[in-house]
Amino acid sequence: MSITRPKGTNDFLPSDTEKWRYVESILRETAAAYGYEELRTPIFESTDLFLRGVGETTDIVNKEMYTFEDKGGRSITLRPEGTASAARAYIEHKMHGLSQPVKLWYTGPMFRYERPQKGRFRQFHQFGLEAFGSDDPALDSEVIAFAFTFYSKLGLKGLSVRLNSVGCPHCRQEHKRKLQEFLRPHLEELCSDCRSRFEKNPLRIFDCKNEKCQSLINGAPTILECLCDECQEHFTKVKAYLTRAGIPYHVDAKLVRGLDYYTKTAFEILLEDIGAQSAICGGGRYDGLIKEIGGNDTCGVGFALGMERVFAAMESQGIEIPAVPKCDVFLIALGDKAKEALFPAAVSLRGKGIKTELDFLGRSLKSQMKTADRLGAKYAVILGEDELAAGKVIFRDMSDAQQDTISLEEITDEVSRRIKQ
RNA sequence: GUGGGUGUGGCGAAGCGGUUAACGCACCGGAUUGUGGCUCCGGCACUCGUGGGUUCAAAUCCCAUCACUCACCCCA
Repeated sequence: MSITRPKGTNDFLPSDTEKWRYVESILRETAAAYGYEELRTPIFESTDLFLRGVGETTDIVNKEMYTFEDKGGRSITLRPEGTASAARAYIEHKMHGLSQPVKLWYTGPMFRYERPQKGRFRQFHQFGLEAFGSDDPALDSEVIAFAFTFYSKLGLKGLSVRLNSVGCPHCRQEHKRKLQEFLRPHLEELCSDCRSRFEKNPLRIFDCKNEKCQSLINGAPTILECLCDECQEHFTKVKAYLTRAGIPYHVDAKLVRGLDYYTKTAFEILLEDIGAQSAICGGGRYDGLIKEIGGNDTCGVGFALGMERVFAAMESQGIEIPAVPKCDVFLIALGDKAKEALFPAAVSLRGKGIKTELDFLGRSLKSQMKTADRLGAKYAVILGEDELAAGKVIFRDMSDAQQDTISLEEITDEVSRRIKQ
């Protein structure tokens, strides 16, 4: 029996990693344009960070964390998301002392113990960004605009932004109360899932797939109807900024976020054609988080996108990444003597940054030509018995089959000169 | 945790009870002897996820098991 990788994990082969680098380069470009700087945090953190940061009632904490005790008896958890770590780093490095807002981005693997399916893995990868230290609604809109800019640069189409405000803790308390009041007479008619949601998180009942529950909740007060003046004004401004920037969105009062730390703005961007896991990114404001995990009362807003889902979206929309040439010159040696003569040339050409390949299987000239062709080599250098004796090599242009003879000693200079012209 | 689907060579995919398990792609080699992209020819599977069972006979039927996959829950 051979050993295979754990469930819900992936190997990314060269054809995949090429796409990753491309997408990451666009993300870095966009981050630079928006003024966000890179943050790298550990892949594991103290379990407490997530208990307090993500919230003890969330599914992530209750059933999805990879938690273990290390040899020092500390409870450690592989990070299930990035915001808590970023917030922790903000506090730990006293970034409140920097000019605000502090705008950071990160990317890397996240871990959640779930049954894998399309667009969902146990080790998955997120890119995320966080802006700490300002409650300006323009910053909420900036975060959404960032995602929008990124997707347009990538060429993705058909995205829809769902936007909501989940209010502050006061609005939420008020809403929860009104919602429970509204539903209480029909409590017995709700499905079993929703009956348990009723106490914990009645907002979730809006999401239930059960038609009966849907009809019961139809007409129930939404969070938007319960916003306090401050939250209402904030939401209005967020929408206004988006509209002015020409970013389309639609308000969905039923949008709920699964992590406890969200306040006010909540949004996600959906793309229907990548399966059931259609949320390609999600985020919002979390004004209570930093204080919750032990910092000063500091605002924050951010979002995270799922890399694997971005790739699925690119796949379904047929988005190709720009082709990068894999080989500039293929050195064809016929026989060991020729290979010995060509090997140092390969090393020095590569030292000049020229993509140089040669054969390691003792193949025929014809086969080596085929390989050179397949690699997309622009030139081939051929060294056989006759050339070796004469101290020359054949320099062949693969595109038009023109070839001439150059000196063996000057091969590096000559080839690099011709390639660069 | 719950439910559905699938499991044949590197990949895709026929075969669904009966002699040596199609085909396509990829890969390797060759087409009068040192030259590519097209075409043609040839090569590449002690074997149908694994373990039992039924049968004269199973990749084909049954059971179990594992893996993968999709969906629910929830989320990126």
